[in-house]
Amino acid sequence: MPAMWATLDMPPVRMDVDGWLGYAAELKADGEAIQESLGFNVKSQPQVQAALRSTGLRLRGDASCDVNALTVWLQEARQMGNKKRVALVEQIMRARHCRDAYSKYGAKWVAENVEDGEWVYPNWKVTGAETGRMACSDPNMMNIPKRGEGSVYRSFFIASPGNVLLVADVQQQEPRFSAYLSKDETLRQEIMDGIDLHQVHADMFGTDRPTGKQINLSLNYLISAYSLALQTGMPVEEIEEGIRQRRMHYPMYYSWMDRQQRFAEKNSYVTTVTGRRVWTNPYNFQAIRNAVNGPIQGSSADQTKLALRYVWEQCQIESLPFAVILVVHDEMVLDVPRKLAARYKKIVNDAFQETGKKLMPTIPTVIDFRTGSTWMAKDE
DNA sequence: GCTGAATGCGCC
DNA sequence: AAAGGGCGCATTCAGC
Repeated sequence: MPAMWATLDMPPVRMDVDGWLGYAAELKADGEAIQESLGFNVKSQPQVQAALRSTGLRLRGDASCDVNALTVWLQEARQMGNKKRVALVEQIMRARHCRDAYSKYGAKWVAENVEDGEWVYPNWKVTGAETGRMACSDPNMMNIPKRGEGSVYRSFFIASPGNVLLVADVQQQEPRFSAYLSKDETLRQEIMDGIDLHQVHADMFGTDRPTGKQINLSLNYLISAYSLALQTGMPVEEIEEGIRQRRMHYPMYYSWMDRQQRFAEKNSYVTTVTGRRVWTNPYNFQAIRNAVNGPIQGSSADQTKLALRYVWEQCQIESLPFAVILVVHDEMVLDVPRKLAARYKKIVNDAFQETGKKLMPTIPTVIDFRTGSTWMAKDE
């Protein structure tokens, strides 16, 4: 079937199929064992509702049973000392994680996506998202588990014989564009000083760092105070107070967000740092959020794609094979001969530095590099 | 038995 | 009262 999207030819990804299948089998066994002991289908919303009701929890017929809702009920049950409900919710979550990690990435994944015993050829789309982000399918290499159940899968994506995987991550790509676009001096200074933004939020909201991180990431997507309170377990008044503090802490960032929203209301689009338009649908109640997210996510995508082009061109100039095998928004993975790793590293770093200087001249770009035999590379 | 919507969840 | 931005994919469920 002809591609409907502009696609990008990238070299295939090598994988250790035996290791992958062994791990998948463990997850399958774990998931089935818990599922068996529970006696109902943890993926069925009505069945999960019924199980929770049997512990005395009152639920509406359309009550969501996703991980956010389960987390809230788990906290409540702990506070009430309802051990039965605590155990039930924990089992449901664990079984779901195991089942998902198997059903999405188990034997079926291998059968459908691996060629010649060890090669994967993902379908890369240059403009997969409205914001200009790339997308990937068949298989989607952008959402392979990284933490929790399923995280070990990453260790079965391996370098070609004699090669290493070179992993490059852009540090805080989206916050940097937020600072640049809004000209918020406080945010810019915090980034320049290498301050931990999640800890800043923890202090601002009077909570611990994990919660501060959750708050920071969520607020960047304009979550409501009500939802954030529900999700963090904090009182909504404290969240509202924290947001007031945040508005005062980053005044230019907030006024920029307001301006973006007004611009989108009037024009039905916003622009990224390259001037590229991201269209916003005024009839969608999310338009307000898209107006802010479009320039930030879109500008980050601009940088990554321009950097990717730079890498391709530089490889041509140096007569090196184009070695980028994965692009995950702010991350690039290259499969390179060990002896050429330093050269490729310089090319990738230059690519992001050059595009960073062009797209956000007042903000430095920092790239973290890792090298190793698998995608879970930790060293360097 | 098939199809599409709804639900849920992995990553950034 | 409640609504967290962008994707792709598996399972469940309702309707035919």
